[in-house]
Amino acid sequence: MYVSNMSIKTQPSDETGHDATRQHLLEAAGEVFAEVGFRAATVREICQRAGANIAAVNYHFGDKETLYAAVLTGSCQVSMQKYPADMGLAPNATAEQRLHAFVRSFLWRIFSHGPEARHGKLMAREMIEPTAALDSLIKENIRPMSMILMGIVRELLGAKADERTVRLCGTSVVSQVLFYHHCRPVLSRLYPDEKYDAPQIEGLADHITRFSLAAIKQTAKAKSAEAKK
Amino acid sequence: MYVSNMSIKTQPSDETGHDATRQHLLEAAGEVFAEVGFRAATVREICQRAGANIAAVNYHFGDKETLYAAVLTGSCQVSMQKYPADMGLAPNATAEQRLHAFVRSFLWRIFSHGPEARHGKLMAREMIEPTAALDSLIKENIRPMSMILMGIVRELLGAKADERTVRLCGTSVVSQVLFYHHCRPVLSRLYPDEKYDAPQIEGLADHITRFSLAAIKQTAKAKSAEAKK
Amino acid sequence: MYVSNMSIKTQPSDETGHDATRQHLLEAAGEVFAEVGFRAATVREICQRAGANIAAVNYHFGDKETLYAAVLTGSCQVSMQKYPADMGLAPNATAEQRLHAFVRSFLWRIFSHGPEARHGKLMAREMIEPTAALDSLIKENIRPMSMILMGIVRELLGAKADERTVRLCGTSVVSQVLFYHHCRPVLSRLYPDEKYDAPQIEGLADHITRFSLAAIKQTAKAKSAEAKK
Amino acid sequence: MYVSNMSIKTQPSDETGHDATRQHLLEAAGEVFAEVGFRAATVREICQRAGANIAAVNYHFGDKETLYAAVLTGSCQVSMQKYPADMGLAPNATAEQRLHAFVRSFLWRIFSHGPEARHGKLMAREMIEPTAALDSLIKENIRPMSMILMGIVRELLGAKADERTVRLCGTSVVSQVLFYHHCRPVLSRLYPDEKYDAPQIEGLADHITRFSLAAIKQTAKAKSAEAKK
DNA sequence: TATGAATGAGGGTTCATTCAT
DNA sequence: CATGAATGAACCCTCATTCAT
Repeated sequence: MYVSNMSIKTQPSDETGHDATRQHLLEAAGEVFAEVGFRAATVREICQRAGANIAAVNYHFGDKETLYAAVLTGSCQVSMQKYPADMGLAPNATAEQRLHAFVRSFLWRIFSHGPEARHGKLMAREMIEPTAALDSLIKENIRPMSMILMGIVRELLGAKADERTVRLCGTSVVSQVLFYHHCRPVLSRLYPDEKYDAPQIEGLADHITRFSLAAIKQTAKAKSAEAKK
Repeated sequence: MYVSNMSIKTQPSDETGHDATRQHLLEAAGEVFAEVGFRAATVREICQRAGANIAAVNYHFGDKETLYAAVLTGSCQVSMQKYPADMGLAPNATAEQRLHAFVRSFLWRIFSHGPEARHGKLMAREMIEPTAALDSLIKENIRPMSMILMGIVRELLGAKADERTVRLCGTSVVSQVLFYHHCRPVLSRLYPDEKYDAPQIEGLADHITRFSLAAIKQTAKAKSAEAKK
Repeated sequence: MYVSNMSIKTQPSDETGHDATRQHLLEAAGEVFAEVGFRAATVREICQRAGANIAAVNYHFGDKETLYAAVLTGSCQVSMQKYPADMGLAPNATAEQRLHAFVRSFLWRIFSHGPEARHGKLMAREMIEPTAALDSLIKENIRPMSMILMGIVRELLGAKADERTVRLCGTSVVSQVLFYHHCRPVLSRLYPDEKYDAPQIEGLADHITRFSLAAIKQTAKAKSAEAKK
Repeated sequence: MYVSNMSIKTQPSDETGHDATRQHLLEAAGEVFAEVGFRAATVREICQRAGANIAAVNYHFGDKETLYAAVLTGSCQVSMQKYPADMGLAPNATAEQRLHAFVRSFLWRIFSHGPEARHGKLMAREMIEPTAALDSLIKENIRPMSMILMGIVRELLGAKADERTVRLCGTSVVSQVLFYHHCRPVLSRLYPDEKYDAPQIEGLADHITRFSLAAIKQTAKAKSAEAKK
C-alpha cells in the first residue's frame, strides 16, 4: 500500500489529487512568505490562496516552519534555472566575459518580477533570521556559485594570487550586485526617479563589471610588483 | 537634600524618575527589536527587561510602533556618535584619506559589538519591511552620509565626472562595506574560521579602499580619454 | 444509532454540531447583552456561559459587534412570535378590538419573563446608544408594527383625519405601553407594592385602551366639528 | 499655613483653588456622562476637559462612581430650575391650565439643548441600570413632581375618583411626554424630516394635553355613571 | 495639598494547531 | 484521506486606581 502510494506520488502531473494540493500550497506559500515574511504570513492566507483547507498545511507539511523550508529550497532552483550563472556563454569564453555574464545573471535574478524573484526576498529574510534551511541552501547552491565566481577572479588575478586576495575581490564583486537587492528601500527613497528596467540593469552590469575588472587588474599588478621585491 | 535632588533631576541621566523608566524602555526595546524584529517583539518582553509594568510602553510612547520609531532614530545617533564618518581626520585630509576613513568608520559600526551595533540590525530589518520610521531616518541620517561619500568620490573622479558615474561608483563603495553586514550568515557559513576583530576589520577597510580607489581612478582615466575624442 | 443521529442532525436543533455552538453563543450573548449592555458585556463571559472557547465568538461571528447584531434581530423575532400583534384576533375584528389586542400583546411582550423579555431590554439600550443594528431592526420590525397601529388609529379617527393627527394619536397610544418598560425602575420605587402579573397586565391593557379610545374619539369629533365650519 | 489654606477653601467663589477644580470636574463629568454614559466615560477624558490632573477625580470624589452620583443629583436641580413644573402660572389657575403647564415644562426640559438637557440623558441611563443615586433622586425630585401631577389629575377626575384610576391616568399623561425622550432614536428614524423646535414642542404639548384631558374627562364621566348604579 | 508616573487586571482579537468526523 | 469546527495561549492596548513626592 505504501509502495503504490509512493508510485502515485512520483507522478508529477496529478492535477486534482494529493500532490496537486501540496503543489498549490508550495506555490501559495512562496507568494505569501516572499510578500510578508515567515512571521507575518498566516496559514489561513496560504491555504486560502491555495484553495485548500485550513488544516492542509499541517496535514501536508506538519507545521508552518517545515512548509517554509520546503518553499525556500524550491524557490532557489526556480531562480537558478531561469538565469544560469553562465548566461549561455560559450565554454571557451574569456574570464572577462564570464565575469560579465556572472554579474548580469545575478542582477537579472535580483530585478526579475516573476516567481523567480521570490528567492531573493526569501534569502534576504534568511540573512536576518537564518533558519535551518539556510545551511543546506548554502551547501547546494550558494557555495557552488561562489566557487564559480572565485574561479573567474582567480584567473583574472593570475596564478600567483593568494586565496585571501581572491576571496576579498570576489566578495567585492558580489557585494556590488547584492546591494541593489538588500538596500532597495533606501535606493528607491534616495533616487525615487530611478527605474530598473532592462537597459538600466544592463548598464549596472556594465558598470559593476568594469569597476571590478579595473580594481582586480590593478590588484594583480600590485601583487606582482610586490612579489618581485 | 531637595536642592541637590533637583540639581540632579535636571541631568538627563536621572536614575529614579520618569525619564529613567523611559530610558530603560528605550534600552530594552532596542535590544528586543534588534534581536527579533518589530513584529516578533512583544511589549511584555520589553517591559520585563526594562523592569517596568506592562502598561509602561503605552504610557510613555503611546504604542509599540511609536516606541519602535524612537528606538530606531535613537540607535542611529548612538551609532554615528561612536564612529563618526571622518574618524577624527584633519579637515584638510586628501580625498583618499577621507575615503579610507569613511570605509573604516562604516565597517567599525557594522562589526561593533556594543549597543551601537543594534542600529545595523534594525536597519537590516527595515530593508526588508520598511516602516514609516525609515523615511525620516533617510532624510536625517542616510542622505547626509550619502552626500559625504558622493563628495569624496566626485573629487576622486575629477570635476568632469557626470553625476551618474559618481552615483554608481559611490554605490560600489558602500555596497562592499554593507555586504559584511547583510550577508554575514552566509559568510560565517562559507568561511567559518574567519574572525572579524580589529586587525581583520582594518584589513577589510584597506582592501575595500584600495579596490575602490583603483577602480575609481581607472574610471576617471577612461572618462577623460573618452572626453578627448 | 448513527442513523437516528443523522436524522436528528437535519433538524435545526442539532445539539452537538457546529450550529449548536452557534446557538449556544446566541443564547448566552442574549442573556449577557440584556443584563449589562453591549459595552459591559465581555466575550469571555458569553463564551463561558455558552460552554465555548474564548475564540468561539470570533470564529462564528467575526467579532463582538456582529454577534450583537445577530442577537438583536434574533431576539426581536422570538418576542414577536410569542406575542403577535393581533393576538389571534379574527380578521374581521373591529378597530376597537384590534387596538385592544395591539396594546395587550405589546404589554405582554414587555412584562414577559422568559427569553422573549430580552428584546425589550436590548431595545431600551438601543434607545440610549443606538448601534448600526437599530436601522435594520426599524425597517424590518418596528416600522411594520407602527404601520399596523397607525392603520387602526386612522380607522378610529375616520377617513378625514390628517396624517399628523394619526401620528400623534398613535404615538400617544404606544407611549403609554412603553412607559411601563422604560420607567419600571421609577415605578417600582414609587409604588413598591404594585405587582405586574396577568390580572394587572390585563387591567393595564384595559385602561390604556379605554383611555386612548376616549381620547381618539373625542379628537375625531373635534376634527369633524372643525371641518364643518 | 494650614489655617490660611482652609480659610481660602471655605470661600465658594474661589476660581483657582480647590473648589474650582471640583466644580470644573462636576461640569466636565456632566458633559461626558451624558454623552457616552457612565461606563464608556473615562476619568481621563473628564479630567482633561476639566483642565485637571488625572488623579483629580479620585482626590475630590474618591472614585468614578461617587463622582457620577454627585453629577446626577446636581443635574436634576439645574434642569428643574430652568423649567419649573408650573411654568410661572398664576396660583389660582384651573386644573386644565396646570396640566398644560406641567406637560409643556416637561417637554421643554426634554427637548432643551443646554446643560439642562443633561439630566434627561442621565435619567434615561438610570432607567436601564439604576444606581444608588436613583433612590435619593426619586425621593427628592421625582416623587414631588409625581405628586403635583397626581393632584392635577385627581382634581380633573373629581373627588370620587379612586387612587388607582388617578395613578393610571397620571401615568398615561407622563408617559406621552417621556416617550419623546426615551424613543427619540426610533422617532428620528421613522420620521427623519420631523424637527422639534419651539412651535413643534408647543404643538406636542397641545396635543398631549388635549388627548389626556379628553380621556380623563371621559373616564370621570364613566366612573360617575358607574357609581350611580 | 496636589500631582502624575506607574500599576495590573482585563478588554477584544488573532493565530497555529488539533481532533473527531 | 481530508476536513473544518474548536481550541487556548498570547497578542496589543485601555482603564481606574494608587502612591511617592
